[in-house]
Amino acid sequence: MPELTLTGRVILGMLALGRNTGYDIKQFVDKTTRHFWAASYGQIYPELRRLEEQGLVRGRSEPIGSRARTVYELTDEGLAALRAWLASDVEPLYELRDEGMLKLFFSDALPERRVENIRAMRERDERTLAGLRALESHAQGGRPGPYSTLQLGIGMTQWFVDWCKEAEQRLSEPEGSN
Amino acid sequence: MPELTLTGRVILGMLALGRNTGYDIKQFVDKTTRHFWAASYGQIYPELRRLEEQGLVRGRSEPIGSRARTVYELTDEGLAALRAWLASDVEPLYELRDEGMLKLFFSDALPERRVENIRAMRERDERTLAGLRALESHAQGGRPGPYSTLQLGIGMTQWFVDWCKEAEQRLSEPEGSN
DNA sequence: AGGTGCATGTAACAGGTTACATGATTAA
DNA sequence: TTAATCATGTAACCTGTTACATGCACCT
Repeated sequence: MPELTLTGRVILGMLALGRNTGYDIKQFVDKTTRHFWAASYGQIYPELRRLEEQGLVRGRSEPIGSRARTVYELTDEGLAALRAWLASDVEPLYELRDEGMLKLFFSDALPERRVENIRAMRERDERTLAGLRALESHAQGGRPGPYSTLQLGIGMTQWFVDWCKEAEQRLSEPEGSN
Repeated sequence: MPELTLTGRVILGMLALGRNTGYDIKQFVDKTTRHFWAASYGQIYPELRRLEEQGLVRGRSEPIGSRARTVYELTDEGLAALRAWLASDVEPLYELRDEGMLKLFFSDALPERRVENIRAMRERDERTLAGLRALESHAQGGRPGPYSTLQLGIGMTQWFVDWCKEAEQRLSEPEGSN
C-alpha cells in the first residue's frame, strides 16, 4: 500500500459521506470539519488525482450542460483504506495554534489589556458557537458520527465561553489581584 | 515599523518572561505554550537574528567556559512592539488540526471502532492533563498570565475527558443507537 | 569513560495558503 | 443584466518540521 496523507483520508471520508465533486467537498469541509480540519482547493484537487492514481477513488466526467464536472466515488480499495485508518492505533495528530491563548499567557506585559483579550477570545468563540448551533438545527436525522462531533464541539465551546465570562467578571472587580 | 511574525512575538514575550537564550526559550516553550503554540529551533534561532536586525532585541555573547552562548534581552522598541501586539484588536489567529475529531466525524464508516477512537482521544487528553497538573504544582507563585492560561487549559481538558467518558459509557450500553 | 544536558545552527523537505485564471449556470 | 453560485485548476509563496552536524560542561 502506498502512502496516504491525512488530507487524502479526509477526502475518502467525505466521499463516504456522499460528497462527490472537489467543489462539493470543499463546501462541506468549510461548513463542518473546518473547526478542527480545514482544506483548500490547492490541496483537494491535486489530492483527488493522486487518490485516483492509487486506485482509491474513481472519477467520472459528468458535465452539467457544458460546465465541466467530475464526480468521484470510493472504490472498494478506497473504502478499505478509510476503514484501515479508522481502525489504526497510531497516535492521532493534534496541532493547535491559538493566538488568543498566547496573548493571555503573555498578558503580564500589559495587564490592563488582559480583560480585553479574554473578551476577544470569548467573542470569537461565541461566533463559533452560533455557527455550530445553526448547523445543529439543520442536522436533524444526521449520521451519528458527524452529529456527536458537533455535540462535542458545542459543549467544549460553551465551556470555554463560560470560563471567559467568569474570568472577565473576576478581573473586573477592583479588589484582589489583576 | 517592519513586519513582525507571530513567532517573533512569542520570542519577545518569552524574553519579557525572563528567558534569555534560544535554547532556554525552546525548553520553556516545550514545557508551557507547546499545547497551543509550538516552536522549533529552526524557527527560533533565525527569528532571533531577524529581531535583532529590527532592533527589537539585543544579543550579547556570554559564553560559559568555552561553550558559546548568546544572551538576549528586549530593547525598549521590543517591549513596545510586544505591548502593541497585546493591545491590538486584529482578529487573533486560531488553527486546529485534530485527527481524533476527524476519526469521530467519519466513524459511521466503521461504527464498531467508534468507542475505541473516543477512548484514544481521552487517553491522549489524560496524558496532557497529567502534564498540566504537574506544571501547576511547580507553578506556585507564578505570574497571573501564564497561571490563568494553565487553569484554562486544565479546565478545558478535564471537560473534554469527562465528555469522552460519558460517551464511552453511553456507546457501550447495548441498547439504543451505536 | 560515558551519558545527559546545554547550546547553536542549517539544509532539505513537507504541507498548506493565497492569488490568480477561467468560464458556465441560475436566480434576482 | 448582473450578481451569486457552481466548478476546476495551478504557481508562487510562506511557514514550519525533521534530520543532521557540532562541541563543551557536568555528573556519576
